[in-house]
Amino acid sequence: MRQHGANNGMSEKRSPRRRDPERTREAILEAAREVLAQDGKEGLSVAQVAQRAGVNRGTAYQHFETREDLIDATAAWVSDKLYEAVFGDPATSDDQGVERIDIEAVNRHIVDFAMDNPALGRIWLFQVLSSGRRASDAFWRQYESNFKRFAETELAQPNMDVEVLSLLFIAGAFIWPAWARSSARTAKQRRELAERFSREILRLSLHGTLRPEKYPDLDARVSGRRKKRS
Amino acid sequence: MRQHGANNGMSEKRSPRRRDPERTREAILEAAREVLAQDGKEGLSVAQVAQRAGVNRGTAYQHFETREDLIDATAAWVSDKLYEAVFGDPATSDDQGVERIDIEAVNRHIVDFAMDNPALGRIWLFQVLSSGRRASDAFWRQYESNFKRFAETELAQPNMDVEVLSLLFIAGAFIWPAWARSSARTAKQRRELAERFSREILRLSLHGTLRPEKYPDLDARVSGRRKKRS
DNA sequence: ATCAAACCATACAACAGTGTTGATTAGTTG
DNA sequence: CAACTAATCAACACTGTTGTATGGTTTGAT
Repeated sequence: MRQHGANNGMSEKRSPRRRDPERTREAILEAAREVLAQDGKEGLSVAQVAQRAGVNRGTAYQHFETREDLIDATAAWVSDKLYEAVFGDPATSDDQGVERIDIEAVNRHIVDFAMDNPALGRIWLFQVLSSGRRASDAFWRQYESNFKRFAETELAQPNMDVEVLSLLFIAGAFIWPAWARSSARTAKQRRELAERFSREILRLSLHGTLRPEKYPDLDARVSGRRKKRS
Repeated sequence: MRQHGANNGMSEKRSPRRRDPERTREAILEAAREVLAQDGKEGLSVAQVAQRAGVNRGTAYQHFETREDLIDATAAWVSDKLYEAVFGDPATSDDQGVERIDIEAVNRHIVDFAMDNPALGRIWLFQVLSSGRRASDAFWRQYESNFKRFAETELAQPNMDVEVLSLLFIAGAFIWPAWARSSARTAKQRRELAERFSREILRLSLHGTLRPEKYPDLDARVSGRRKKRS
């Protein structure tokens, strides 16, 4: 009854193609992403999402039992995209030698992704951290696992606490956009700020912030007795 | 002008001592903190806060015009406490030489604070980042300013981007508890995890994560041409 | 004793949000 | 094409929230 007519292909418009569950579900998810990106997790209401998806509220509840489920599903989608953006297609990932991993590229991909999806990225981050989904999130696993194996090579500094470092870099990358967003208007500026962050992470990774020779005591404490942790 | 009556400092009891606006306001704020710490920013309702403070809802609205005001006031309180915990009493802070600043102590204080107030700390962090309060927050200013001055001394590595580093360390410190909270039950464990984070930050600051001699190309890129930013 | 301010009780308007249900309707299958 | 199943919808019931208003009560101060 409503707007069945001329629906040319290239529109990512509201295509109320009646009866296509897959598509409907995807439309709802897409709308959820838009809402989340705009209003954040707490600004999301099922009503708003449904309306944006051109779908009845009840329909949304049929695809996602609860509001929280919808948010979880979105976070999972983000995790997928993030994995893909950083590590490529899961099928293609041959888990090749750690030595071959381009550390700098990995970090740059993360930062770019975070910069392009600031709100969604943060939502994913906290969704993963709250309610220990950390261990089951594909991206997080892969990142940490790579890092861990890397830490055992000759390329890495000794005595690193990889779990701390993973959290530090990931959290930093996904919160940096919140810092930067005030000054970044154009896409160009955003890329510049992303570049700036990437660069500093790289510099920090190579040289730290302190000249070790000026801090012999601290250096001894850190390089000395190692308190082992699982 | 304020604090006229016999108001001995050290009582933090729920004293329904009628007629003491100052104290009522403080009771409301304290309740707000409790609620925020438990249910997060979006879980806070004025009704709940008022009830917890043993105060009528209307009274709460008399002290804080709007719900958002109440949250802002709490974030400001957190900022104060954080400043105090890290830099000491603002009155006592003589802005002494940067060389005298104990970098490690500063970071440890922040991490401890974050670990003791995980939710409140995060709320402060985002309250500061969203809506560019970053430049007006006393703590953030002081931290960044110290860091900036430090970066110009001989103790620091060259070419650091202090703004990036400030965000990275602060964000990391305040999000680390979210990571750690799953495994930390006792206060002892929490302190241990805080220590673990502090230590790794220190190690990272001293040595980075990569052996620079293995990455001559990257090293060149980072130490080479410096792209200046305001 | 008087007075103003702080507090309480209560109500209300307006709205938003969640989940649920029972009826339609569109594809699909026999 | 009839029958069936599942997707979709409209509408309902309920709960909670914010902000405002009002009248009454207590308290501390002048």
